[in-house]
Amino acid sequence: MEYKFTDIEGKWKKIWEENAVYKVTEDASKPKYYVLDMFPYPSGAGLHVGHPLGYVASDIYARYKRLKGFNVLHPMGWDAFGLPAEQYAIETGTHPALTTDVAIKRYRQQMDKIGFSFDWSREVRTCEPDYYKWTQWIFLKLYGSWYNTETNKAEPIETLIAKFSANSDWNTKTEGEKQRELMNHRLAFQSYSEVNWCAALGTVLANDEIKDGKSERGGHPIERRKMRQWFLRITEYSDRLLDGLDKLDWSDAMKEMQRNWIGRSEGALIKFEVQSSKIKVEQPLEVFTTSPDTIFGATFMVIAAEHELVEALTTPEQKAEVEKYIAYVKSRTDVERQQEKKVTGVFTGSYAVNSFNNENIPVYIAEYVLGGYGTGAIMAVPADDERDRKFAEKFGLKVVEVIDKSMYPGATIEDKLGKMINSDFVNGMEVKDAIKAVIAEVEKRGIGEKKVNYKQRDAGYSRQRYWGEPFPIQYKVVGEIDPPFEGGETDDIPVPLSADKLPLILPEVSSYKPSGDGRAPLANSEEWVKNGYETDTMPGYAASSWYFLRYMDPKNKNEFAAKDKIEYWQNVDIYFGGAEHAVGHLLYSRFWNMFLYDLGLVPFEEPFKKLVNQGMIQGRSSFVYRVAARVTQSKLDNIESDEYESPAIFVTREIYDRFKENALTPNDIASIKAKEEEANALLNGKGIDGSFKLTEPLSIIMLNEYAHNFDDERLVVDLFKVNDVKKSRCGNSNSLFVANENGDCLTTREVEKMSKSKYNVVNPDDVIEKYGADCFRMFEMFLGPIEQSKPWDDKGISGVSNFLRKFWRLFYDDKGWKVSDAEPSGAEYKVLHKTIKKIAEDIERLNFNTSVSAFMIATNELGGLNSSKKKILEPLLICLAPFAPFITEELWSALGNKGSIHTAAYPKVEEKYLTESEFDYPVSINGKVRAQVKLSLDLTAQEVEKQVLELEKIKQYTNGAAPKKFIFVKGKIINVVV
RNA sequence: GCCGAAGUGGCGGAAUUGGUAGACGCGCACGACUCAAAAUCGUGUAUCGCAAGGUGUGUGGGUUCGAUUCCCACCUUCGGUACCA
Repeated sequence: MEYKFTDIEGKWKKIWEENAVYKVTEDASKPKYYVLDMFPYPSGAGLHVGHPLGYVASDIYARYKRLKGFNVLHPMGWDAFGLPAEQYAIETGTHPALTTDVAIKRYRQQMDKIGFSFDWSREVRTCEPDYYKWTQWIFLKLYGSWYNTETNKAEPIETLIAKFSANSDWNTKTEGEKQRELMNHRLAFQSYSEVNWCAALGTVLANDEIKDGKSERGGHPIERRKMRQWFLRITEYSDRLLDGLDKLDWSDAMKEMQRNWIGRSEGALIKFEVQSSKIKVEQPLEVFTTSPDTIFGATFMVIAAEHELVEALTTPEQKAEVEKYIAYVKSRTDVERQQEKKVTGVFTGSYAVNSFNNENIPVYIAEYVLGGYGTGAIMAVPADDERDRKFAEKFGLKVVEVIDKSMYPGATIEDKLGKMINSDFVNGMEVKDAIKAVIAEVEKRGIGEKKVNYKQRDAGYSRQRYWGEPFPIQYKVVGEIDPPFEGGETDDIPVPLSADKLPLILPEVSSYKPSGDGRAPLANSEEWVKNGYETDTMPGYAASSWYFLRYMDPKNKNEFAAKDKIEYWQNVDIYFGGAEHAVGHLLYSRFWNMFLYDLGLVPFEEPFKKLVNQGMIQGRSSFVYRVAARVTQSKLDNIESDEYESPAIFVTREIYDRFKENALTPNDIASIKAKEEEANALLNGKGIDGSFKLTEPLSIIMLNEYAHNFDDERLVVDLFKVNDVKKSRCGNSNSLFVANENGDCLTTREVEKMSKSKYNVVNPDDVIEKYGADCFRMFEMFLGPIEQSKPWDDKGISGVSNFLRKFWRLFYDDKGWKVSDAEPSGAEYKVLHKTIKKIAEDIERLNFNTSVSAFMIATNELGGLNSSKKKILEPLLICLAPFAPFITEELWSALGNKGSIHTAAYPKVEEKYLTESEFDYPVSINGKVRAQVKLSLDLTAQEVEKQVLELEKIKQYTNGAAPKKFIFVKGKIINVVV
């Protein structure tokens, strides 16, 4: 009988659904286990083969835990708010809710085919009012709380008001003054920060939407602009977020990234007096430094372009140059500023006084100093900091060596090691003592203090977008009695909605575009504005910061989740998701959970005990590179923003590289020439004027990997798509490609992230149709270690497909059912128990790729033994069930079992079949294997040495003499050193 | 730039605690079955060498009886870098 996966999979999917096999309820009689996946953003492109990698792994794990007797919570839902749906809405006018709904249905269909054991009755959608009601509710809690550093936890703002009330000042304040003071303490608060403002698009852009300082869409200029924004005071939790990491079963890499992100550093704040020949500046310049010991080497200062003293410090002579530089910096994102290899900066014209040696040191502005970190100003020590050194070299500034590292060979500039030199009273001290001594001196002089600084900033919580949670906030004008917020032009104060008014439903708007005046699209709703509601919405991470709690009680109307249910399920035992969330989602959700813990709303401080980061499955994109195009003169003059209207010639990367190096081979030239003639013929036919030029700028277009023949209609269509999507400046339907003799377009293939925009997506549906879901699941696991990124390549899938059919043939052959009830041999039992053990160990360790090989080995061995015995195959089937739920269910029922295999018990290993009495030792001479010898495992080291030295092969090397050394590792290896 | 990770045959990868490098699979080659093909089964397959033997886990060094594994320096690729999700 043949293995017909389509029939089998269709049949069992239906039965599982009808019997709600995967529905789970709280059951005190069983230990609980919570297996969670990072929920997906349902994009319009549907699932590609990369998405299910983690889901298959978690599904195997969840199924395994069920077989092991756990009550497993394994839910799935949708992170449904997001920019792509909004972008699509702007382009097409379709409501994001519709787009999202369609996308979710598509994802769900695709997921169902794969045979996941999710309890879909617990599905959540973050864009539904039932869900975001509670996101808003938690926001109100954050707004209504402050962080008490004495109790070291969040408390209701009322306890702070009570503290303030004890102070008579407080009661004399106006309501506006009180609110403004409270705003400085609330965990959700408003402040000002810089954003990427694009005037042409009338909107704020994510760094992601900016390429080379211009908007990705349209290439418009960007400037940094200050805006009033909501923030979450995550920095109050920095120490707890840092300390909590120690208790988590996460990879060291992941913990390290969070530690570095929080970036706790101990150092000092030091004030420098400023002198200026033209202006008298009263305010000192305050810096944060982690190396106060190097103060005698501070030969200049650098401030950020957004520093408040920039204007005051700039002398009239330097004014023009400073303004020019600031305009340049404003056009760049923080990432670009730090990435910049070129050293840039400008002198303000002013000097500060290094009060430790009374030297006047120049004050510069440079982009490598960021406004948001520390005080936005540094004392530059070119002797002890790489960037400062480069800056000093470029601007010809003095370098004074202050640390002698000669007694620490190998110590780098970053290591805080060495003895102080050229440093007055700290000369001769070790660095760590000098740090203490300088801080003590700074404090004595009253010009600074010891300070712990964090790189982490408070989390921006406002987005000028439509498709997100509305803030449950109304602005009330306080007018004359309320002085405006610092630096702000508004005179209104935010007033929270009461909890019983939630959810505050996202309104319909006339346009999804921003209002144009800098306000978000919600300002397009008259009703909304009339009510004074906040027009910003919450960011993407809001909903995902707590969704794992909602799964415990997804339908609850009165609470985000009932206490007893949270009490039962507790925190997530194992969390599967991408490493790209290391410092975003995984930090925010830990923070939210700690906050809820402080308020007594959840009984655990950390949400995710164990974390598994699955790698990304990459796609193979095909590229071609432009080497020539016919352009008109006007186009040539403005080559940057050009869209070529006439043929361009595309070649492979190799040819392009040779072209750039002026090293084209005769072959290359011939193929380009041929295309050139083709291009000219095309042009003449259309009467287009222009000259054919070899073009310099590197241009790349991507081709659909399946589009080979460029004469084919399909490729032309795809090229149009490429141009539309990428706003490509290099190709059109007349583009010409260097091809091989078959007419296949020659491309360069590169491995990169799988994405619709790169035309390298492989759809799991196609794979499942061809090979079945069980095969798809096992192949995804067989590709490699779960944590590793790897390119998709379906070449190897036939191996897994062969395995499943071979496995099937242990049960059925041409004549039909062949499983017998006979007693298996010891060899057969050995195969079984070896496999049971290996699979259980591999799953616990998440080595799913090697478990697939173990199944292959077992099947090959049983096939070799011609073994088809129920006592072997039945337990083996249970081991395979988590990996291949369909085929195992079918064979389980064929064996005569009534219930589902997925509710069976994992078989027990019987060690008696596995114990060995002998081992075939490799014997090496000086580390090289020269002989094999089978020895009993009971022998003592002396007996082994005696026997090994007797071996003819070994005697050849020892010449009968005693070896220098004899190494015997029981059960592993023997090494003879001669 | 900064933070994190990875690099092993033609390809995906294995080697779990420093102990036989290349399990398992793909591909390829040869063979069996077949009128033939598909499917299936079998044998071989890191590399140089006729062989003995040598070389080999990104590069260069080091520690060790023994290093893919530990240490130092470097190269390349990927992820993150605060408004993509």
